[in-house]
Amino acid sequence: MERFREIGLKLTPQRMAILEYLDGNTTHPSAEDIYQHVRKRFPMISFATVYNTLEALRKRGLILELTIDPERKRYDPNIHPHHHLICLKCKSVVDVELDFNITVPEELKGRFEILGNHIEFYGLCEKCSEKGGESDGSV
Amino acid sequence: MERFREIGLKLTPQRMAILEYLDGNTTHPSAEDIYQHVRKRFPMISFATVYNTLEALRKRGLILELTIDPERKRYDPNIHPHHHLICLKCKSVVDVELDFNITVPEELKGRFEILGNHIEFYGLCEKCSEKGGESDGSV
DNA sequence: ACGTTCCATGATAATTATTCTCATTTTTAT
DNA sequence: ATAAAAATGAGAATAATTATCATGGAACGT
Repeated sequence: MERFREIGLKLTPQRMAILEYLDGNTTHPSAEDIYQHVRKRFPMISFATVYNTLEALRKRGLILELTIDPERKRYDPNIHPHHHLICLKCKSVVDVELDFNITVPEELKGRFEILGNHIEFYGLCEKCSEKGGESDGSV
Repeated sequence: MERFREIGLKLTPQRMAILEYLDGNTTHPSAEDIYQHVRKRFPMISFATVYNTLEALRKRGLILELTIDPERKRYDPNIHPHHHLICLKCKSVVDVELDFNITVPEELKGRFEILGNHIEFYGLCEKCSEKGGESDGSV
């Protein structure tokens, strides 16, 4: 928490509320989710503040912006390399903390400076699977 | 090409132009890219038609909608399982046709019906790497 | 505690990608 | 050729995100 001052971020109550919500959060919330949650304590908070804060955190590498959900950006406070699994039906995202030992051939490395990788698994979560859900094929 | 009638899609000139542009295309174009290209031959084509056509193709599994670019959806006529690599700077996307043999533990399979996976590699393409580009950390 | 500087906030406008509506036109099967 | 069904284009509508900017509040030095 104190880390924020050190990296040039002013610690405002709004930010603290956002940080607190994100800390240890594994639900991969969208900006809307965060807004709705923080609003309970800060009814006057604006979307701009949420987006500003998320962008500030992202730029400093303190959170990850996930592109796994085609509808909206999702945010992840877990910055250790890991993968994700998204339910095609309810769009829930869960962590996959496994090392798949992805190695690309030298040939490819020569043509592209690879900085990282991310696996997205898609399918149906337990709940949605039960209901016999037909997803429309979207990822 | 004839396949389209068979699957209940009427073959219009606009669609043919879109299909022709997509056929064998490995640039992973956005809707805008497709629109701009097809517009050369059909100046009166509308965005609605592009989106309609893409959605019709996607629903029938003839193209893939990629979520790899946070700015916009990208489309891929190559529906064989493969992976992608995105340049953080110029947002170009290239295919990675390699089998990484991703296997998830049974434990996970029990809790989630996994239908597929997709690896996104991110980094810098040759051109952007040369220019010594500092991407801002976004994926 | 105080004042100053600079950054953050919130209200709201603007932008961008995508979806929707609907009257008209085109395709396709007969 | 004709009718039924579906596609088109124009533009409105929606939704997520970004930008603008006047005001307010944190940080830091005194």
